[in-house]
Amino acid sequence: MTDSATNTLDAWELEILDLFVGIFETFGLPKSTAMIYGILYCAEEPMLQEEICQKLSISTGSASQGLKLLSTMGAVHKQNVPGQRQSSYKAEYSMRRLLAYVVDAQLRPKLRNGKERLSQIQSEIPKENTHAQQRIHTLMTWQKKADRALPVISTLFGN
Amino acid sequence: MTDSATNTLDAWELEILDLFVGIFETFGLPKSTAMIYGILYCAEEPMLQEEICQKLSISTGSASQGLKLLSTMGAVHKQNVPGQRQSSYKAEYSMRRLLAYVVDAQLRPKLRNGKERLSQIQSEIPKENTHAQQRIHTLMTWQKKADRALPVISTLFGN
DNA sequence: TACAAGTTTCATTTATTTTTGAAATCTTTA
DNA sequence: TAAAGATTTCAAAAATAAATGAAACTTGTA
Repeated sequence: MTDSATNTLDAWELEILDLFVGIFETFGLPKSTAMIYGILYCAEEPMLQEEICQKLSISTGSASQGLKLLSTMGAVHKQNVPGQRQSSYKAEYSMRRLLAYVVDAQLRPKLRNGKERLSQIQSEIPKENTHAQQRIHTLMTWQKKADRALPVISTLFGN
Repeated sequence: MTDSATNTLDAWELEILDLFVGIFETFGLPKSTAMIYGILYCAEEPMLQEEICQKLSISTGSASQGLKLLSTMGAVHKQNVPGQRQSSYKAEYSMRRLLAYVVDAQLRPKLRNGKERLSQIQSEIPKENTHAQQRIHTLMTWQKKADRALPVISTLFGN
């Protein structure tokens, strides 16, 4: 039934890969990376990089880079089993933890950066230019709204 | 000071364009589209498509497609002034309304679609395959969490 | 209705992103 | 420490996405 010996995938696994490819696409992440997460999500046991390459028919480079990205995202975990040369990888299944990355590592830095740029721009506009001042001011209120909303968002998906 | 006669942009306008290009990039939207929104955001008066092409040095095709997308997003509004051949465009300044689009037109359909696909997949897996059933089940709980969270998100950015 | 202004469409070009795979690097063990 | 195994890096190739601009289409005007 399951076919862990050969390199073929079950129908339900293919469907789930598709699903993740779609989701990851929304965030602008490459297909190969989505598929790596997907196959690990489906797997019963942690997998080796080599197995991932085989099952998905992707290159060593793709696997290496994809796994690195997924690791820094906290979406997969690298385990070093003593007495085994290769590292093993398993998926993070907690939605809350996955979202924590998106919020903390992606959204927050962008917000902070935006805030700095806005102050910078504002300080460069003469007070007489009320139109420009008004526009910047509106953007700053957007900024503040986002600032207040972010922490609540993680909460919404909590366990 | 402002330079609406020629095609040059003020420093603060360039900065704001950059800012929007960055934000739009996060959502996988093209640079030209971001710039169109940016220039309309900065403008004191509604603009004609032709003026947008000139100010941004983009082609008619880009302007047309970008404006169409922004219109369906509700991010810009097309106004037809009687006695004027060309349509005018102005930016939507309300953050809440902008987010409403992202949530309603993008996120919700994807969620609904995901839900359908999951049920479909589940129905195709034999009950004996407990591993697969378990994985699908977890995804369905993700689904439900997202479902509950979505409506709250729009709220957070309300006026 | 014919003409002209304005806009959209879409095949082609250009730019960007992703993937590959072989060489370089790092790691383990004999 | 040498040799083999595992992983990473990165230049080049392939795939994808965005922008262009001329032709087709639409709409208003004489």
